[in-house]
Amino acid sequence: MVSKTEEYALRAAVCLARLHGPGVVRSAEMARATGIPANYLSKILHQLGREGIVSSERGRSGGFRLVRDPADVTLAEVVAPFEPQVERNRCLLGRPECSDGNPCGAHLGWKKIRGATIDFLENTTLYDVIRADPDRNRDGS
Amino acid sequence: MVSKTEEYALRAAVCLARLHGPGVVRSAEMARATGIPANYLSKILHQLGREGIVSSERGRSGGFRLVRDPADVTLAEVVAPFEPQVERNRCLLGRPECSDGNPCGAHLGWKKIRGATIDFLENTTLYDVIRADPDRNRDGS
DNA sequence: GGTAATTCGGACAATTTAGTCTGATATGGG
DNA sequence: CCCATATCAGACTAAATTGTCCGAATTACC
Repeated sequence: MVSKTEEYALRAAVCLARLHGPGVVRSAEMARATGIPANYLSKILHQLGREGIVSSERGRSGGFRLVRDPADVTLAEVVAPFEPQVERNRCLLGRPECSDGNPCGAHLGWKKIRGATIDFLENTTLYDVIRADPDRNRDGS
Repeated sequence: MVSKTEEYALRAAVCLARLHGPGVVRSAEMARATGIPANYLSKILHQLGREGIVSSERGRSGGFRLVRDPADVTLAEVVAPFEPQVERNRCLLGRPECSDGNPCGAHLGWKKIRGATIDFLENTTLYDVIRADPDRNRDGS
């Protein structure tokens, strides 16, 4: 339903949101806390950097930080860079054209589900997640 | 959201449902009508055969047919053999445990969407699809 | 019985996704 | 200045998914 890379991006962003503050978080620390392979995480963070979701400090006391407040970052934004662009709203039955005017037999039902998913991702912020998460007070170790 | 193989299985099943009758449909004909690579389709049909969704006749006038009436076959049944078993309801944030009693911050919203998807697949039959599909009277070529 | 047309079924190849490794670059502190 | 410790970035490897190929088994028709 959601690729592993997208899941990793969400985990990383939630982790950063939890530790959000004036300082930066080291990527190795995030890897430990989230269980994401360290080198792969670094790739994902770098991509999120290019998209303007996170920023980084280099050098000895470097690390990553969210650019905006967690309450201003939606899950959709975090996931977007890792979605295969083309296939966004393709027909469940693989028809080349499948629209409201020219729908396949599953169009209506499938559209509802796709809509609900997008709606959820676009209207849930990182803050919403950490607020609702009982893990927020536990240590990652 | 749904793998290509699962999409192919649905297309193939819908195709068989459209042509449902006493006889069988040749796999090469289905490949032409659906646009699925012929050899790959044959693999998928074979798998659907093992699952008891379709049956086949071998030899010169052989082919495939739905075992049950299209109105008795749900989309969930068609897709099921091609789902990666393990990951059925995994947490959006990748937590090892994520249940109603011990939910992650995204649990509730994500559960709704997953539920709606499963509900749709389980309560939509092949007949529902071909009844609603304007393509049902067109020739596949 | 032979031949053509079909499914059966696995081996193989290509593509995409996931993950690893290595070196370059930057920064703070002795 | 030099070294330890970060990020940065791309090349490389591994695994999963998708797609191809080919030979064997089966059946209808001549």
